[in-house]
This record gives sequence, structure tokens and C-alpha cells, in this order.
Amino acid sequence: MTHPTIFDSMTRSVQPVTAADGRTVGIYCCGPTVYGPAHIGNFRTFIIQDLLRRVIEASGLQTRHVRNITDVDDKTIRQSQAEGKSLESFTRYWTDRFHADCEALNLLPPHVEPGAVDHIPLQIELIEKLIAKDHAYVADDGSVYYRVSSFAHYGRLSRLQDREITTACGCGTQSDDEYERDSAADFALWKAQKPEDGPNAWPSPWGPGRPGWHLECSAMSMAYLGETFDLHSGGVDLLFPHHENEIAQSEAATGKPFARLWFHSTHLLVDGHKMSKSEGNLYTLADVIDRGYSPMTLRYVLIAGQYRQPLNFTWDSLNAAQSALRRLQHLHTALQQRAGEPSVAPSASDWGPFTPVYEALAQNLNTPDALGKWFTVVHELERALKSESVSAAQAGEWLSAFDRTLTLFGFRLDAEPAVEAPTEVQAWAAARWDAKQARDFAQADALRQQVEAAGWSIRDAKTGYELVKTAS
RNA sequence: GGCGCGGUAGCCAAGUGGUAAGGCACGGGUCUGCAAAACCUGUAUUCACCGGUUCGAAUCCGGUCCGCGCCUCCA
Repeated sequence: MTHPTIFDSMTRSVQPVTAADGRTVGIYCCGPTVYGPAHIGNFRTFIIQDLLRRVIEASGLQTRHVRNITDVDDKTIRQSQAEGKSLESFTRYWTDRFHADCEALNLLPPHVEPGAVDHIPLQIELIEKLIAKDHAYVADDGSVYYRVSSFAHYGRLSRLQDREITTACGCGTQSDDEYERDSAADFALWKAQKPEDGPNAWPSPWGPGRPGWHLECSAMSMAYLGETFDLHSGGVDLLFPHHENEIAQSEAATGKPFARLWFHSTHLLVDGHKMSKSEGNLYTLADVIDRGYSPMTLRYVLIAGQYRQPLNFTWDSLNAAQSALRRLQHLHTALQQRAGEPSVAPSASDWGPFTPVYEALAQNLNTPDALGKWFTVVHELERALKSESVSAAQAGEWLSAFDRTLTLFGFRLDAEPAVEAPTEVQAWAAARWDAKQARDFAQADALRQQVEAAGWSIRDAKTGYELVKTAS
């Protein structure tokens, strides 16, 4: 079976995903900061990571998937203060919301999901190591900074040569609270408590404060996956400075290589521009559902582009995805009917006719290619079911291979929840059926129009009819 | 300015040297009282532009134009 590969940002080349121990691939994904609903751009990254994990597991390797929850930083503190809530209850709420969205999108739960607040001592330990090795220094206010100049490899991942903040963006002036640093490129490992932080501070050898953002990922990834682990992942925007800083912190502290592979997914765009909280053009899963689309439809849209290409989100793309998904659902139903009721236990080791689909995914997670190959097979099976006499056993085999493919993509083909039509619409439809049976087609057509004007359409079958809500 | 990604049919999008996958939409057909749904079927002599290499290029090289991302919190 083809071994999965991905584009590694460090070497800028496609590399095989391997387990250093030969069995379990350790994966660390930078998770959400829980101060509001995650947007669909966040979920593009999480879904791609989910897909990667599924492909790795399908290839025969195990995974250990760690994804953190950032539950303390400027934004969580500021927002919880503004709402008069404790940081804990505030982040608890948004963490629960995040989990609900993940479940709806059929994301496999990480094996470990550590939160920054629960790992403060671990982070303090890491800072102490860095200070001891002279990679960090304590500022007058009790903050601790990482000395970027002390780490020779700094910039290797992002390839940004000039670390000084003196670029053309005109933001060369440091803000007031940054004067403590020796160099503008240095970043905070520990932030001393400020009045606006309220009670949100933890004791440390340098006084009360809280950990810097980059630190939690270094501390927790190494704690749960080891000082050197297999794969580190996140959105491209984390490449610099977040991941660069993680490398600096971790490798300076341990003297060992940090992550063996770096996996980054490109941004989701809206109207050709990056979707982000600061741009104010973000959509959430709730927005998508409000417009009448299922979470699976969103999952399809977010998978439809290769992860290294920018993907421009449009509402029309959801329509296309919905139609495509319906076709899959249809084949599934047809296979089930042909296979008969007691379907054979799936032969879980065989992709059957869907082998090219797995192959495409294993090859640098080429989702568009995989989807293309998938529909080619779908078409072939549809034709076979229609024109040839496919045995129940054959259909059963195809069905189990198809189900396996669905799982590989992470699609759940739950039947659309049946929506009850209003009683008056139901009455019109019933009257139309009677008129049709009486061959009073003029009356039947008039009633059909009435029903359609109300937003419903009638699908006749041999022995009855079905009411379906018209797509809005 | 530095670093990086990209420009393929109406839309989305594979394809990195051998003669353009797939999805959506649209046209035709089967079925239907009519429809819908479903299935069958058709649709790019051409891959931003200009040169070059080659028997052969969307694919390689050089140049031009355009879009986007990062360089600052950010998936």
C-alpha cells in the first residue's frame, strides 16, 4: 500500500510520513484559542489534519494525535474580563462550542487535548532551562524574554532573514510595553502580571504572570510526544513567528531536533481575501447551518481544494458540494438495496475499486485528485448497477469498500433529517394525488403549482409521492 | 522591499515532458399524464502573455503582466 507523503515546510519537499519508532506517528497540531467561535478557515486546517491522520492510519501506522487548547492569552483574558466571567468558565464555554463543531464536522478527537492553564509548571520548567542556558533573560518588570540572537538556527523554517522590525510596513516603532526587550525580535516566554489581567496570574520564580503563547506548544508537545517527534502542523500563518519560536525554544532547551516534519495548510479565502478575525469577514459553522447546509457539505467544500492551494470559499461552492454529496448518498442507497438486508461483514483490508482514491490521498493529500478518482469509480458502479446483473455479494463487497472510502474522507452520509411540511401544504399535495388518480390533470397541475409556490416540490413515485423542501 | 503560493472550460479544480481527470452548472436523451428525482450522453485543438529548449511542453528555461499569503495577534 502506498505510503503517505506530505509537503514538509522545513525541507520544502514532499516527504514520507514515518514513525520514528516504526509504529506510531506522533502528531502535534496547534489548536484553537478559545475566546469565540472557530471560523470555517480554522476548520479547513483541522479537517486537513483530520484527513491526514485518517490516511496515516489507513496506511497501517498508528497515530498519537495531540492538539492543544489555548485557554490563556491576551484575548481570552480581555474578553472574559469584559464579560465579567472567570477565565475558566469563559474558556470552558468556548471549548465546549469548539468540541460540538468538531463533532458535527466528524473530526476524530485528538488522543490528548492539553490546555495551557493546566500545564503552567511544565512551562515554567522550560523557561528555567532556557535561562540556565542563557537563551532567555528576565526583564525589570518580571517578564522573561527569549534571546533570539542566541539561537543560530533562528529563521531556518520561515526563511525570513531580517528579524528586525524595520520593514516597509512602517511598524518599526516598538509599542510602549515592549521597551523591556533587548531586541525587537525577542519574544516573551513569561508575561508579568498587569493590572488589566485581573486575577489571571500564576506564581513563578519571576513573580506573578502568565506564559507566553509560543511556550505552551513547545512544553506540551514535548511532554506528550517526546523532545523529538514526528510531525508538527498548523495553518501557514503560524509558520512565522509561532513555529519558528517553538523551534527556538525547544531545540535550545533540549539540544535535540524538535519536529521531524512540518505540515502547513494554506488559508481559506473569502472573496479572494484571507478570512480572519481582524478582517471581520469570517463565517462560522453556525452561519453555514443557518443557510441550510449540513456540516458534511462544509467538510466537502473544505476538502475540495489541495491543502497547499488557497481555497476561495463561496456560498455557491456549498451548492456544488451538496449536489456531489447527494450523488454519493444515492450510490450508497443503491448498493445497499442490491446487496440486500444482512450485509456481509466488511472486508476492512481492501479498497476494491476505490484503490486509486486512497492512492491519491496518500500522495501528498491530493484531495481534488482523490475526489476525481472517486467519482470516476462512482460513475462506473452506477452504470454497472443499472445495465449489468450485479450479484448481491458483489454489491456487498463494493458497499463495504465504499463505506471504507467514506470513512477515509470522514464523510458521514446521514440521511437528511426529514422536514415536515406544513399541514396545508400536505393537504394540497394529498388533494393533488387524488386529482391525479382521477386523471384530472388540470386540477393536479394547479395544486402542484400551489405547493411549489409554498416552497415545496412533489416527487411522484409509482405508489405515492414525496414532499421535498425546495432548496433556498 | 524580503520570503512564499498561484493564474487550466460559465464556476470550482486535477494533471510537472507524450498529446487536457473529476465535480457543479448548462444542452440532448431514457423514464414520467406533465414534472421532479435518478441514470445515460454532449460540451477546452487548448492550459495568463512573449520568447527559448525539445521529435514533442499546460508541464522545462528566460522574461512580462496579474492575483493572493507571510514579514504584526491570527488555522
